[in-house]
Amino acid sequence: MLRSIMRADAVRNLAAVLRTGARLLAEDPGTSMSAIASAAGVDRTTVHRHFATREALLSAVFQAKLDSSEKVLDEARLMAAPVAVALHRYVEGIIPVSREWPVDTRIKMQQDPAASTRRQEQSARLDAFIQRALDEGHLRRDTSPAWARAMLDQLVDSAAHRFPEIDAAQAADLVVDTFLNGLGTH
Amino acid sequence: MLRSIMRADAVRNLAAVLRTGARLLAEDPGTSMSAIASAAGVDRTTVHRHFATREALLSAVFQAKLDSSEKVLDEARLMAAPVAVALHRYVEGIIPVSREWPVDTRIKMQQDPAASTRRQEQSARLDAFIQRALDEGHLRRDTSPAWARAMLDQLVDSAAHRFPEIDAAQAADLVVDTFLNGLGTH
DNA sequence: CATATCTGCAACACGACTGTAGCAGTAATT
DNA sequence: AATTACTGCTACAGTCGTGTTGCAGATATG
Repeated sequence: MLRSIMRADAVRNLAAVLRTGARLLAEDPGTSMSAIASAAGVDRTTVHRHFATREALLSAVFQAKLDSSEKVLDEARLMAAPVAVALHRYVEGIIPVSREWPVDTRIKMQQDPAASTRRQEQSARLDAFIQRALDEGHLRRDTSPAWARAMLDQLVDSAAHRFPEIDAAQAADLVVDTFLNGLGTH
Repeated sequence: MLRSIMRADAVRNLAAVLRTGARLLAEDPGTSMSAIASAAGVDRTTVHRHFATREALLSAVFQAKLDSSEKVLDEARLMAAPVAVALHRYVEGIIPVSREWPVDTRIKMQQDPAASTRRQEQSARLDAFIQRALDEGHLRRDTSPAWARAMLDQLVDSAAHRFPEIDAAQAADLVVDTFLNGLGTH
């Protein structure tokens, strides 16, 4: 999609379709192109002009999410910054991304090998960070890396979608605190 | 569905369709009746004989899950047993249920008001238990009940589906420990 | 303003899924 | 063994979503 030689209104429409699509597909993965089109305020055929097939639209939505989250991963400096700092920065950055692109990247990605490998790369970066936190003694030594990773993902998801009214900074505090300390009295 | 006057093979088929349906619908909520039928080893029309419409099948799957989880809630004695005991018993009981009926009960329940209210009732029982744990000092006083509830749900989900190889008892240990203590070093 | 680009609208073909019906054959129940 | 209940198979109609085309009108761009 060569945005540089596109007319301005076309770029607007394309962005609207992408965002609306992400929102509706998150609510119901079976949402039709017609539904997305009308919700985005354009005709169904216009959507088809930008995205030849339904799969192409899904790919574009995933790509958009992957772009955003990759930027967050870069800026968090997971392997360079102190663990506590990197963790908080990542969470604070990824929550708005998760809210803007609420689609679940786990669904139906086997169709899109390019996006699939890209997702795995990003996942590996997070896994490496968890391992680092474990090695440096920030996590209990009996913690399974996979379990810690799952917890982090789930906490981010909860904060992003079940508590949409909390701003990212506060939500990050909550997530990190719960991740490290749990909810029980000590 | 009057199981008492049904023939034995019919009961078997019905159960197979229900379980297979739950499994496939969890992977992809858009799974067709044909796909469920063939995966269950019966003809498509046979499925229609048991469940007139697609919605009816979904309802039945949800009902089955609600039946199982209600039993767990009862046996956990959430308001009578000591908090720590009730929590562990609930988690240990609900994980197999979540594995057997992996469908997400949040999806498309507005169509089924009966199941919807039943789900809300069960949800309220868990909320009350969280509140009790808070009142009795088992949770940090600054904990939001809604956040604690979300955490519990997510932990159970993770243990049930992302770690299917761990047996329910061990998984319950892990969930409760993470819920109360988090993963950080203290 | 003149041009190229984009859009909405209407129409069409195609395939997939749903839901129904009849009937012959099979399996369970007494 | 006789009866009833159940199933597979085939066929059909209806609906919905997808993807494509043509054209006239609107909008951005220079």
